[in-house]
Amino acid sequence: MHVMQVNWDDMRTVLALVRAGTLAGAAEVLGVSYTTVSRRVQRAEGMLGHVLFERHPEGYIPTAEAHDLAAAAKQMEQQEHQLLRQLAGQDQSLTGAFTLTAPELLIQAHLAPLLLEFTNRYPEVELRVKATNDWLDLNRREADLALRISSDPGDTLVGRKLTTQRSGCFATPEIAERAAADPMAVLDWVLFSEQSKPPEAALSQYPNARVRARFDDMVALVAAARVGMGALRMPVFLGRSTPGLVPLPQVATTPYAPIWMLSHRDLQHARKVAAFKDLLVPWFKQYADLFTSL
Amino acid sequence: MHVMQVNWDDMRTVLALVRAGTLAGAAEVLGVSYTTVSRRVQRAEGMLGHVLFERHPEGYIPTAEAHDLAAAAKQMEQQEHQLLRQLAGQDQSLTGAFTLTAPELLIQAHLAPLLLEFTNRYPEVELRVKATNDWLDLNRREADLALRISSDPGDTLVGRKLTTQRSGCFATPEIAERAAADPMAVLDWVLFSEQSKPPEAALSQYPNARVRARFDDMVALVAAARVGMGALRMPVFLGRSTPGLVPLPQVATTPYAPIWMLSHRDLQHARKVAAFKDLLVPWFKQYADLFTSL
DNA sequence: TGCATCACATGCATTTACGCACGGCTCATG
DNA sequence: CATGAGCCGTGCGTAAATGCATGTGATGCA
Repeated sequence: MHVMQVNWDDMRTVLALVRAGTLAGAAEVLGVSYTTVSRRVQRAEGMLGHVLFERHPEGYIPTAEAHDLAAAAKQMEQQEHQLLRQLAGQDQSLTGAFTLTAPELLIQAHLAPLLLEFTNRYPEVELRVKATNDWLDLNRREADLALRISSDPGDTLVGRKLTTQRSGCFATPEIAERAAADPMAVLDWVLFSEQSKPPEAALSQYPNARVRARFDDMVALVAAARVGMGALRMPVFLGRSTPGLVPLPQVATTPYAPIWMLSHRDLQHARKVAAFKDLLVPWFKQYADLFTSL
Repeated sequence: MHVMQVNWDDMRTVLALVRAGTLAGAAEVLGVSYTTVSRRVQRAEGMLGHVLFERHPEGYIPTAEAHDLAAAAKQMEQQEHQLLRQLAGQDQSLTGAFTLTAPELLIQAHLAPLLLEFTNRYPEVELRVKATNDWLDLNRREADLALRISSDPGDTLVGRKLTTQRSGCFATPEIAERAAADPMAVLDWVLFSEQSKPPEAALSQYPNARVRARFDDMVALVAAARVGMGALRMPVFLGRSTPGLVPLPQVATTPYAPIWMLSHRDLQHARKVAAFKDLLVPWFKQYADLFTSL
């Protein structure tokens, strides 16, 4: 009746569907059409002789069997990721893909020349940059090396602190001058979404703060500050390198999360990773003051 | 976010090829043509950017990368097998496939009526019998339940000893009578390939033994004995149930490997497995003397 | 030295899997 | 009650994967 043999890629498909909940979602992840996901699931069910999902208008609901299958597939996925890391980690060539992830504003402010230098020095390496604040999964090898602004880089990855950081408060010269002239006047602010109010270091000097807007994106926040919507707090490296913004007078810097350079243990000795590290470390040592003082 | 991905079935194919050494061998295992194996390997090499095999006239020689890949695929395979056992182990239905493996002569001699009883009692179960002396891999679910004649059933499987056994010496009535009439006359023997000489219990009574032939197959051996090629040693259950053979007079029985009923731990509580066990155990209890005395 | 065998590559026909377009269904919204 | 957005099933044409047949080189044997 049932030849108990499962197609491994069907297992991977079932895992994606259990995770996503809908055919379209799983298809997106897998890079195929949802029609294909549907048919692979049907085939898997036929092979196993078990119903794996309840079809509902809201989506596919996994049965207990599907959860078992997904658990196995998850382990298989781990094996795949480990293998890919292992192969990349043993790669001592200076050719082929190398993927870096870093916050986009860090790249914009300072990293771009370093990237240029890297590509000049190693023209055979195909550099891929993922500029995002999202923490990509280095276990899945979504990147080979990550630069992260964080006080807690976790303990699953290996790396080092490239520099500590401090933050300052910045605004357009007009706003800065007005505030300096009359510290008790109303001072407009734009905040990053997490912050509830302007920093104490600024409030003590300019107590009449008015929050004009909150942004969930740093690029947009900076743009708002540059058109004079208000003052803002940001790491000093950003403030110093943003044209049209100056430090608020009489406001001291405050601590900020440091910058970490991280890679997976399996990849730390891969030649391309090491080569990029060898470029990063001296640069941050030389220009540390860009990140720590106004 | 897209990462470098490998087709999982290509990984399975590489594993098969590492194991088999040749395209044709791997294809045989996978149930595809060797052309397909060749192309899947090429695709995997393209995906990974590594050469996985050295093509030689004698076959495919795996590189270090291929061994890494095979190791990962082996783990994945383990997950698959565990899943299949798990799903089967949870199956509390009395429908669908149930696979039994047992020595063919045990089935021929006694088990056949039990199989009939089982299919009568559970007509929805599709019984599959693998009659072989080979030890099928119950981890891979090549069978759900195994009957094995062995003094060392191993410790990876769970089960119980159904009965102890003793062996006796048998021959055609003509040979048996001639031997009884003149114990010092030459007595012909046919041996199972492992045995170097007839059993001591027989030699002490009939010292003039002549080995006529050795066989690597029990069925063939019995056939030879039945046409009078010589006496032979075999478990008493076989001797008693083989028409045309009688015990050699004045030869005592000797110990023989017991019969074990074994299943994988994951399957021991599956309903179909339990149902078959419930048939086996009382039967062997009732007819134990068939296996222990002449 | 033929001749058979084994292992693999290549070209071609066929089967299989896939993506796309269409339609049905449900649910939230105006 | 109409409408649009999700989400899924089905049919159809196309693209990819597969199997089969054929050819090549290496090896073993009479």
